[in-house]
Amino acid sequence: MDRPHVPSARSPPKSIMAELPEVETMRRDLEREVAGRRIVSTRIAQTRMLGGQSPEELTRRTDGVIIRAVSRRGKFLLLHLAPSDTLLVHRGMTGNLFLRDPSDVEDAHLHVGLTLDDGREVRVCDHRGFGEVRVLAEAEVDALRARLGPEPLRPEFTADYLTGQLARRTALVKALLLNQNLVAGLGNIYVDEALWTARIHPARRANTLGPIHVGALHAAIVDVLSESVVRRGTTFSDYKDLYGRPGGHSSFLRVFHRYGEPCLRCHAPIQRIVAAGRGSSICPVCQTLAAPEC
DNA sequence: CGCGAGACCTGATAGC
DNA sequence: TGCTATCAGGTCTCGC
Repeated sequence: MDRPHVPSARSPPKSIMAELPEVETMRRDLEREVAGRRIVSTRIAQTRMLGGQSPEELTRRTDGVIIRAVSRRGKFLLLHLAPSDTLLVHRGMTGNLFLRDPSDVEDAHLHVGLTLDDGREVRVCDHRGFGEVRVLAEAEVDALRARLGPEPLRPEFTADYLTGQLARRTALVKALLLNQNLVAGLGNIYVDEALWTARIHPARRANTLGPIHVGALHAAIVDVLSESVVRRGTTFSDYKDLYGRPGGHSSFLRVFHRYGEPCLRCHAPIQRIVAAGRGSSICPVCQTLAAPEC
């Protein structure tokens, strides 16, 4: 089922692509802007993203409390409230957080708004509602942290770890890299970027990769994510950061969505295929199933 | 338990 | 011009 398709002339998706670099950028901005502030009121415009939590419970646990700090685990943004609750925000695919002034016009597709003690409002907006906004107790945060795989930009994510995980799995390498329980924070953009960098075809079976390739893949994941964090993430289509500004990594993408454009290494046209059920950007010359040494 | 397909959701767009 | 089918994709659920 992984046969190449005709290169797509479609426009880039209107997706937000909130992967690790974009969520980390959001975390840093939020930490600077809202840590130490008090939430004076919470308004809930839509309940779809609450994950079954009632609006009353959410409001009860957020109103009047201080935001102590903002952290991140994988693609999850965690606003640590006083004394011990945590407001979890997952942006799904199209979710956005904005920091607005009272005079700003209402945002379309608002789900939850947190008015701070300085008058500004953190707004969680998502036209599709794939994301999540929910208050967690300490034990639930611990469970989330434990469930997810290692943070790829921390020392615990080693080449040995990745080798061990991939060696005993028969799934496609792309499917495993997208699995948050194996490594937390990768999504479609950075998986494709890392696989291209390491010259690995996304439909390779994980257990067919040798140590050299896994080593290259590990290094590529770390490099690609680190570079994008420095550039404040990738803007794709209408993605904006907390201040409505685009990220800086878009023009540095090596393969993602460059369909028909020349490979930066060998100049062969970049192709679109489907692997692990996801649109995937590959160089058909550098990334092959048959000749992994290419 | 591992794997992979399908569901969820809505806006943009291609094609008729 | 207007309608419809298709696609995008993070994560969860379910069947094998």
